[in-house]
Amino acid sequence: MKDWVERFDGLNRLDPVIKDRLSRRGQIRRFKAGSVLFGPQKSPTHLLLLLEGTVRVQKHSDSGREIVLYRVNAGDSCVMTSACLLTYDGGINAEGIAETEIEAVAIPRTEFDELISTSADFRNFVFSAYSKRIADLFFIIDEIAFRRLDLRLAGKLLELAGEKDSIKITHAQLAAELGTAREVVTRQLQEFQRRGWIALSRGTVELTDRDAIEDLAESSH
Amino acid sequence: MKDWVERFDGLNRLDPVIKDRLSRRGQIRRFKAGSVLFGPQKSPTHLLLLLEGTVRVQKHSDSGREIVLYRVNAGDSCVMTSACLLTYDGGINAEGIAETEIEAVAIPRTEFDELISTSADFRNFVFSAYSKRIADLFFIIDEIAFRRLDLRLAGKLLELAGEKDSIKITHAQLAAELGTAREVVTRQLQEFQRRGWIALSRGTVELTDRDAIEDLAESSH
DNA sequence: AGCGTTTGGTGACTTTCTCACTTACCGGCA
DNA sequence: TGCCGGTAAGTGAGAAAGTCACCAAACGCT
Repeated sequence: MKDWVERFDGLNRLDPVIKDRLSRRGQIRRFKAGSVLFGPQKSPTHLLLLLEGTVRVQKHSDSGREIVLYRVNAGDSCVMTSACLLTYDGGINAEGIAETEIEAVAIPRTEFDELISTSADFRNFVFSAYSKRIADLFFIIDEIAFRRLDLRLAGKLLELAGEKDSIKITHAQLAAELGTAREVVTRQLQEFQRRGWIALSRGTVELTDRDAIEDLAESSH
Repeated sequence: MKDWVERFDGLNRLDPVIKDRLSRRGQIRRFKAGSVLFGPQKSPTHLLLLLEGTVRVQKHSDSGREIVLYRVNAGDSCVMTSACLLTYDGGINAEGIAETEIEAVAIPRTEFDELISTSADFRNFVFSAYSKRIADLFFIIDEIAFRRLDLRLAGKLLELAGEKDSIKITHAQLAAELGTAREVVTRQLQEFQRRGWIALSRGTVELTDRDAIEDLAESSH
């Protein structure tokens, strides 16, 4: 288990001394699916690097609704808002939730500071992650503001399905993913079903005509 | 002019040695209003700290429309996407435009690296700026997804007016600020005018009943 | 088998967006 | 001074999305 560092592209080419240090000082932790890793109540004290599983970062608006901002996947750009929050004291308005059971390395703030100051590569790793995040947010803004809902829904279904053809999700959750209202999602899904692209049942969406969905998702107009 | 460092809250309490160094290595630059400071074509090579003026960061969507993401004000959290872009090579999809004539300090990348590694305070300064930006983006997403347009328009008018009662802006620009279509803004402005809250003329909006606008902007429903 | 909780479905209505034009205004310049 | 091109604003009609206020079906417990 000492070699978790290897799993991160950005960390792998660090100086061996640094890598060793990371291995020693990072504590491996596990969380159950559904755990709240950080949130308005729970300001993070460590930098978390994801080894296994995915974390969903979402925000609930003042109007009581929720919207999914992005996901952090294992190995993938794994610096979470954690890092962001290490320094920002303006209060957190988003929360990170374990979507699956997860395994992560927690790096204490002091150690994080040390690393940032000693290793240019590590700095690069962290800044890239931040930038990636900002780019994600730019993208979401664009989508919400300008893209038609049916296209976005089609894309989201494909994204959530991954390899499989069946998605376990409720309409309400899908609405949060897209930043819209549940009824709107319900009606749109019905339309897809009517066209024979999907099959609906309580809590699941079955993709029955992937090609058609892909066509729609990729069309601009 | 050596004392520009003093103008930044976050920099002011740096170690004198560092401050001195910043003063010496940062080059003061001026740009005319309308200059493009960075963008898809023009990847920034320096960290820019704003001394005077404001910079608008916007993105044009694939659908050809534009949306204003945030502004950077002098003195205020001044680390721009620049910093973000120093390390991210995934291409830039946003651009920074001088809204007014601006004066800024340009810090070369190498120097930036040096500072980040030697000064914890500087690091903090940079990370806070990043985090502030991310918080801004969260806020925008929330607004676009969930808040009614009339409320947002009212708020935006107040924001853009500042102390004054007159705003020089076109409907199309307002639409970009709000991430919506020009026609929608036109109609909403007309409604405000009908209620006697504003007076419209080509290229300007005059606030005639600030209180009413404030009431609307603050109401949630 | 009964019951409370989720989840999904629906109609009616409002708000926002889109499209395709038209009209008004402003700054040259012939 | 009046014409002209370009930018800004206004409009009607119709589609898409969001809201409200319910109802109904499915599920997971005792």
